[in-house]
Amino acid sequence: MARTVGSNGVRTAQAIRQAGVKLIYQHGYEAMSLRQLAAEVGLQSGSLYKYFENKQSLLFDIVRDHMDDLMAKADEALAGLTDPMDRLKAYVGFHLRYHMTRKAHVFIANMEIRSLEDEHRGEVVAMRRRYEGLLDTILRDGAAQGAFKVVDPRVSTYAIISMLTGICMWYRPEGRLSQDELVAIYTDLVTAGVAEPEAGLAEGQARAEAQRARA
Amino acid sequence: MARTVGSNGVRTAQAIRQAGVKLIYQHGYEAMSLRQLAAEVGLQSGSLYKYFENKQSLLFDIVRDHMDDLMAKADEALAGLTDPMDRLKAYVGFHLRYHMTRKAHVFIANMEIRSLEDEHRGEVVAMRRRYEGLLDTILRDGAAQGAFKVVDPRVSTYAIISMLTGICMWYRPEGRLSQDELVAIYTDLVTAGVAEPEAGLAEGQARAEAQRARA
DNA sequence: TACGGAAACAATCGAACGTTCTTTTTCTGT
DNA sequence: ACAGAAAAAGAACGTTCGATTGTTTCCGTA
Repeated sequence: MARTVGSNGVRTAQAIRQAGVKLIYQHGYEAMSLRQLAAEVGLQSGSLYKYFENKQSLLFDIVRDHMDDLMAKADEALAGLTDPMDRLKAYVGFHLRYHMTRKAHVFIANMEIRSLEDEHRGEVVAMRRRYEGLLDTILRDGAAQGAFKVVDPRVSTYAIISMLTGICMWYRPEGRLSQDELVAIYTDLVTAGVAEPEAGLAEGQARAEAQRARA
Repeated sequence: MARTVGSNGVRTAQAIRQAGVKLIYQHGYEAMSLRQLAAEVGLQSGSLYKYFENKQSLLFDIVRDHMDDLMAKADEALAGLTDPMDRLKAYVGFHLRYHMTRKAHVFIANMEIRSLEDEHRGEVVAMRRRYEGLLDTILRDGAAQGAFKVVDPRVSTYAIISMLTGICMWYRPEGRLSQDELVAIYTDLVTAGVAEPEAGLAEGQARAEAQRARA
């Protein structure tokens, strides 16, 4: 056998990418063999090299594309919002929903950074820093306007992102709580955590809204 | 050559364990080869088998011992405290300090679970569930007493633990902020996030205390 | 319908893997 | 001083790995 009937380069490329995400998520990058990947797609391992330069570049492509997508969608979610509290809530909601629906990609992008070669890792770290910068700026703006009480925006950014991203460690679509309910709970936690108690009704408002969303 | 001068079984065993933690943390369990580990300790790879049954059991031993230690020290940190808010603060402080000083162990225990064989993984997951149960109980007790406003203790537990554990992704001993400062910031975030606003001075108190600790 | 490029196979490479086994050297207790 | 135990070397095992290459088959198009 050689070229198989009905074979199509574009479709195969997509299948490889998809299977790659699945297998790296399940077993880890190092533990996934190219023979395993090839079998998942229905190829011989050597044939994979029509579609990527080497194993490393497959990983990097997956991570880079994911980061690009994350950044673009985040910008979209925040577009048009100026009030820091509005932007914070939008960020929390976006981040949670994105991470709930793309567990595998997120897991890979966060956990397999160490498997990237230095140059590639540098690029990815820079991208992530840019993404974290979004929340950092929101917190700084909010603090400057007196809406937030943030002792250290950098630390708060790390803390909040860790908290939100952690959802992909246990969230299951068929689970007890809906996406909306979870977003409400987390939004409540985050806004209560950073809101300036004396700043108008900010906090009470957040709790009330969270309550309403759960109803 | 065979047995080397000054060789000592106990010392070598400790060195292997220590190097194992370091290398698994740096490269991941799958990516760490036994030849690499042996070289780090100054042995030939075959000689390692005097000290463990196989590669898998090395990983399991590391993770199990870590979990035992974590659980024991957590119990210790909470001993004698009955008020939910006191227990919550103690939990946060303990968890952060523990994770700041044992990054590698924590990282391995959290990330290499998937590399464990089914039976071993089951044991570790059960241990982790028990540890999470500590915080879950604290939140439920606090809510029952009206001190906390917790919509869903299970979710809040996951959220808080994710947030706290995330510190080991970026904390460096030589960093800008001291351990005490970081504990104060995180404690502030957590207590503000779960405290019942109308419950006495709980929240204001927490903020004030955090402020004081930073001074 | 013939041809050139695309797609995949099949065989193979050297290196590295985890593991086992035998041998050699050092240490320790009497 | 000596025997046995402990500690490690070192060679070898069968596998599997990522990667390369030459060949074969299919497809789109002119």
